[in-house]
Formats: sequence, structure tokens, C-alpha cells
Amino acid sequence: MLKKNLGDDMDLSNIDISNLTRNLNEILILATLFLEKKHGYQIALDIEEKSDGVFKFNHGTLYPILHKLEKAGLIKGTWKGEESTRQRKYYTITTKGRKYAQEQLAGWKGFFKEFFDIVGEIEK
Amino acid sequence: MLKKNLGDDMDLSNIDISNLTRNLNEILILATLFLEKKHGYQIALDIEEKSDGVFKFNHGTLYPILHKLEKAGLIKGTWKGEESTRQRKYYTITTKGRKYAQEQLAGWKGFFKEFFDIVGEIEK
DNA sequence: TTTGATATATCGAATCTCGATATATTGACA
DNA sequence: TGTCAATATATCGAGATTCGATATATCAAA
Repeated sequence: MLKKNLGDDMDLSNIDISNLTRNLNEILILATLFLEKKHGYQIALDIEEKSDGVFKFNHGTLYPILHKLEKAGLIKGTWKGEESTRQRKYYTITTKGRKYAQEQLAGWKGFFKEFFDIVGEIEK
Repeated sequence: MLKKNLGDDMDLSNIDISNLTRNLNEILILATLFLEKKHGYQIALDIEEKSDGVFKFNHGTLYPILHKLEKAGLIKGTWKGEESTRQRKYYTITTKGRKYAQEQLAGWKGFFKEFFDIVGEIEK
């Protein structure tokens, strides 16, 4: 079996049900970068604030994911900061990243459809 | 910090975002048992069929979860089978299990709301 | 000058899923 | 009658992921 890598064409609109949290973290980060570039710490703060605290990022989780997304070519990071002052790494979403995010979103919609189809039983 | 156990009163309507797949598997199983008792293998088949193949259970995942849910008092298993023939373990959802499932569902709805609040950006 | 927030990064422990392996029953088909 | 595939439960090791701690450093405010 060929190994599927992040953002490969094979991925299409499927999300990996066996690792939903990883998929969630990825799409939250990509969605946050859709309108403007941001550095890692800001991404985490924005997601936490916008979700009223429902989605939080530990730093030990955030940075490895950013490195992975960059390595996969879905985002691109650039160091900024005036000469020997504080350095921030600003991330931009790539064309590949936008496409990947749209496919993932389609996968999540399918997920929620089937999900509420089954767990709806609880409310009947 | 007090450790939270599955189904404890502390849990309330929160789902564990850092382990979404586990939460998903639990609520799928509990929802499937809401109307009638079933044995493990049947639970997996029913979920797979009803979700059009979106949700699948490996046996190596299914049985440990059933044992865990039973240990937590959310489901109750009873062996059945006529004397030395094939033994099936039928599971029933408990009152505690029903309550837990309803609280979890509330948590998933909150998740759903905040999720699309953020990833909706992708479609704009 | 000292504290807390900002900013990035890595590591070990704990946890979870996957796929393989094991064992046994049952029904269908040749 | 024999054999194969599906049914049924269970456990284990490998791999992946998140958490919380730890480390380092800048910046602003009191």
C-alpha cells in the first residue's frame, strides 16, 4: 500500500477518522491563515478567542504541527523582526494549502452528516 | 487536580477535544445501543452500514472500548448462547450510559458550532 | 528591576488506533 | 465429508499524537 502524505492528491476529500484531533488542528490552523498571515503564537490565541475557549493549543502541540504543515508545503513560514530583536515566524497559506483545506472541509461535512445520522438516536 | 473518570459527574457536557476519535467511538457505540441490545461484532457492523462505510471499527479498537465502557458502568454485558455453542456477549446501555451519551451529544453540538464558526472562513 | 506576557522549540510520559495474531463456532458449497 | 469464508471475541506490539514540563529569550509595565 502506498503511503499517503499530507496534501497528496490521493487524499482527496477524506479526513482520517482514526485521528480526528490531528485533522481538526490542521484545518483550524489553515482556516485561520486564509485571510491573513500570522505567527504561531497569534494563531493559537486567535483560535482560542474565536472559539470561546473550546479549541485550545498547547505549545507542545502547536509548533510540531506548524513544522509538519510547512514541510508538506501547505503553509510557508518567514522569520521577521528588526535585527537581533524578537524574531517571529509568520506563516502564509500556500495554494496547495488552500486546496487541501477545501478538500478537508468537504470531508468534515460528510463526517458530520453521518455522525448526526447515528447519534440522533440519542434524542429520539 | 482530581482525575476525571469516564461518566463521572464532573464530566458534564464536555467532550475531550484532545481525543476526539475516542469520544466519537464511545458515542457511536452508546447511540447504537439506545434502542436495543447488541453484541460487539453486531455493533461494529451496524455502525459501518448505517454510516455508509464512513465509520469503521477495527476489532483491536472495538473490544477494548467495550471493556472500558462496561468498567465505567455505561454499558452492561451478558454472555448468551445455548450451552457450549457459540458465546456472544450482549451489551445493554445503563441509565448512567444514557445520561452520559446525552451530555456528550451536547458537547458535540457545541463543537460543531464553534468548528464551522472558524472553518467557515475557507468558503468565503 | 522584577514580574508576567509574548514567542519559539523540544522532550518524555501517557494514551490511543491499527494491524497482526490467536482461537473457536457456524453455515454454505462442492 | 471436507473446506472455506464469515462470524465472534480477545490481546499484543508498533507507531503516532497530545499533554505538560522544561528551556531560552524578548518585551512592556509597574
